[in-house]
Order: sequence, then structure tokens, then C-alpha cells
Amino acid sequence: MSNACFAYAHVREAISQQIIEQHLTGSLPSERELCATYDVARSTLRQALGQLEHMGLIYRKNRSGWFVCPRKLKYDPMQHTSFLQYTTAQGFQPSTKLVEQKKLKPCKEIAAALELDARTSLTSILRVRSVDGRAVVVENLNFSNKHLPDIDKHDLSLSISILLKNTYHQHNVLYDVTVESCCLFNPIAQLLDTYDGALGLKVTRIVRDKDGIAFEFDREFWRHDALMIENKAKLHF
Amino acid sequence: MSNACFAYAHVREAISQQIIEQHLTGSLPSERELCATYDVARSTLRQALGQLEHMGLIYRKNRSGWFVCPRKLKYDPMQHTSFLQYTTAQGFQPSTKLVEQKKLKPCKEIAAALELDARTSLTSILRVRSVDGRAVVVENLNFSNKHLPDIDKHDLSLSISILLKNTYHQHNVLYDVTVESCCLFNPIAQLLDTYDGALGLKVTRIVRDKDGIAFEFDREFWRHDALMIENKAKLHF
DNA sequence: CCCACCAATTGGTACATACCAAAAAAGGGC
DNA sequence: GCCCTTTTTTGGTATGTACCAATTGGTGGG
Repeated sequence: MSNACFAYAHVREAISQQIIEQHLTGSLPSERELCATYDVARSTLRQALGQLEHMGLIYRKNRSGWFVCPRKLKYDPMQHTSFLQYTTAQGFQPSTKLVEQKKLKPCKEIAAALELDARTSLTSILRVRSVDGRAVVVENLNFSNKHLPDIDKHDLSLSISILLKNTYHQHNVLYDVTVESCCLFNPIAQLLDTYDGALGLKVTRIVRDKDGIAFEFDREFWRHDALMIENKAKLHF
Repeated sequence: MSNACFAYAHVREAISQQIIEQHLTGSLPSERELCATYDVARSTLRQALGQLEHMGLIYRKNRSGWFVCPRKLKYDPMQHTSFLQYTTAQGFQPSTKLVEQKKLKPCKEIAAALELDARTSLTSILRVRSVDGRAVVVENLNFSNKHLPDIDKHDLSLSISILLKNTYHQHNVLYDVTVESCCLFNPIAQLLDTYDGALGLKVTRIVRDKDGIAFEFDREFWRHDALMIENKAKLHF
């Protein structure tokens, strides 16, 4: 129905209907096959596929074809729960890989956010987190060594929220969170098994202790099709 | 720097650097001019422009060219403040246009969210909201007539949050909010002065009274480049 | 000076083609 | 049956061309 006045829109609607009505999963036919099916040029087909990708209905894995998207992960960036916890609660199989860990001085953005001077030492890590074997987010976490002494001595591939609770007694932390759409470039795109220029969602987070002192600055680069930000009202009866 | 191993990436970096370093505003040269400047085919150039668009650096207005994006609006969908209030607080000139108002029965999604049966009457409105003359969001608000009697008798082009406070004494409402990236299709794309298939952010909101009874269901379709979701921690000293 | 009309420009759509590198599939040896 | 090599397929990149409709800018008349 509706917007079939252009070829790409017609192809888009046809494929989308196929996927939704027949509950397709797994991979789509090859681009050249689909071109033949819908009798359009490859560039036109790719325009249609690109829009279905932006809808979060399909995605491409590296250079090995198009796949129907699995269901989205629901995620509340304001909530102080661990990745393991909220993924398993939704029936996903989570995993985390620590890609890099180093000490560095804060960039301008971090210095301003954490109110640190440029000489302060930070522990910075890069992690890739997956659900059901699909990489969904690259995390860059930056900890102030002054506020979290010897944090680099711990295994930072595990849950940070549990580490903060158990070792540093940070039970009631506060978050300043922003979410915006972004573009994923290499090398982050490669870590997410996607292409240079893919669509993403960027979550930044400043973590404060109960007195409002900021000690952590995070950047999360999500596959745009992997998550739905959710913030449920908390009722107080 | 970095990813200049492909032509589109080189063009993308070059244009992005130009815009950022020289603080360009307003319109870019025509596509055919840019093709000549960077010596690439038009489709390659458009790929680069498309990625800059996804970065939120440039946007296209209808079919009249490419423009540098104005700064983003910061928006907290959990906050119970009016559009007028938070836009002016950030130095924008807001305006709202009521496009449509009608009574209808709830669709499946709304019936489930508001826990209504299919016969309940809803007042549904469609509004376009702009900042500095640029349409940024299309709102579809749905009110339960049962919970908000005679709401269709009021001027619904004005602030709903003020109407709820003053007329219906809803001072402490609760929100269930979700945010996800989406694709904007006609006719919504046209209302936002953009193209069929443009990138967007979809915010859905269920509004409840202080007892948790849901009485309103909203869908907001934002230009993806117009906003940054922001949720600041509230400190309690 | 303003307005209506016209011509040139421009973005949106669409196609055909080509090449490359990576991935998948097929084949062959153990 | 398993592993390694070769062939084929496939997605990613890139170009050139073409046409249309909407917008824009200029021109001329009132």
C-alpha cells in the first residue's frame, strides 16, 4: 500500500511485507537475485535495503549478506543494573570482550565533564558486548584513578557496576545520560562487525557518587537496530 | 585523517573538516559543483553527503540543497515541561501547528498500552513543532476521553502539559518512555520538510496519573539530527 | 516597484556497467 | 570424514548517463 510511486519504495514495501507477514528469519537472497525478482537495478535495490536497514528490520553482516534483525534489546541507561542482568532477564545470551585497557590523561570533553585538570590519570577501557553472538555495543569507559584507586588492578572485563558496589561501596550512584543518533566509523564499525558509516546510537554517561562527585565517563556506541531505550515510570504506592 | 582509503570516505572527511574548522553555516555548494571539486561521481558524492547527514552535520531541505545543521535541541522526554519552556530556555524560537484533530477508537498498540477496550473513544491530534522555523518533530497525541472529559473542546495547539495541570489537575504524572531510531516515511516525512525514508528518532510515551492509571499515548517522530536526549541526575542534598 | 511568467539549475530517481576483495562454495587430497 | 586449496559467488565501491519535477533566479511587462 501507500508509497509505491517510486521503484525503491515499491521494493521496500514488498520485502518488508514478506518479512513481517511470513515471519522470515535468517538471511535474505543475494542482492543480484533480489534485483531479478523485483526487476530493478542493483543501486535501486540497495536503496530499498538501506531503508529497511534504517527501519531496523534487516542488517548486513560484514560482507556476507543481509539478515532479518533479531528482536531489540530493551535498555534503560538510567538504571544501575549490569549488562548480564538485563540481557538474561530478556532471554538473551550476553558476552563481553575486553579489547583494550590503558592509562591516559583526559581529553577536553572528559576533563570538562568530570571537572578534572588535564594532568589527572584515567583508566580507559574498550569493551565489545554481544547478545546471542551478535556484537551490539562498543563501550569506552573512563575511570578517575583518584576516585577509584587501583581500579586497573581488577578484571575489567567483568561487571563494572558490581565492582563499584562491592569494592568501592558505590551503591547509590547518579547518572547524567545523553542519547543521540550517530554514524559508526572504523575501527568501531569493525568491532561491531558492520561497515564504515553504519548507523548507530551514541550514549554518553557521567557517573557520580551520592554527593554528586563525577568519577566515570562512558561512551557507548550501539548498533542502532539492537536497542530500544526504555525508561519506565517508577510508581510509589 | 584516518579512513581516506575510499573515495567516499575521503570526500566525507574533507567536507566535514571544512564545515567544522571554518564554522560554516547555511547552504553547501550544489552537488554537481562538489562533484567537480572532489573529482568524484555524483553517486559517490551523495554517499559521502548521506553519511554526513547521518552524523547530524548536514541536512537536506526538501529538494533545494544541503545545509549545515543548526545545534541540537536538548530534550528530556521524562521531564514534564512544555515544549515552549525548554526550547526558549535553550535560545530557540518555537512554534506549533495543529495539523489534524479527530476522534477515533484505539488501535491494538494503544488499547494494550492504555489498558482500554476497543470501543473506548480517543481524541487524537497531529501537531508539527518547529524551532527557528525548522520543523523538528511530528507529534501524535492520543487522549482517553473517559479520563479527560471534553478535552476536544480545548485548543489543542497550545501546551498540553499546562492544560493537564490547570484544567485536569494532573500535576504529578508519570511517564513510560521508549526511544528508538526509525525511518520517516510520507506523509510524516513531508510534514518535517524532508524526504521519504529519512532517518528519525521515535519517542513513545505512556502518560499516567499519580495512581498509575494511563490516560494518554504519544508518538513523537523527530528529525534524527534535531535532538539530543538528555537525562540529568537529580541530586538530593 | 511589484508581480507574473519563463528558462536554467538542481536534487531525486533509475539504469547499466565494471572491478575488487572478501566470503562462501566446490573440489581434491589425505 | 576432515582439512586445505581453488573456484565461484557476493557485497562494496565507483563511474557515467539519463530523465523528471520542483525550485530558483532572472526577465519582462504592467
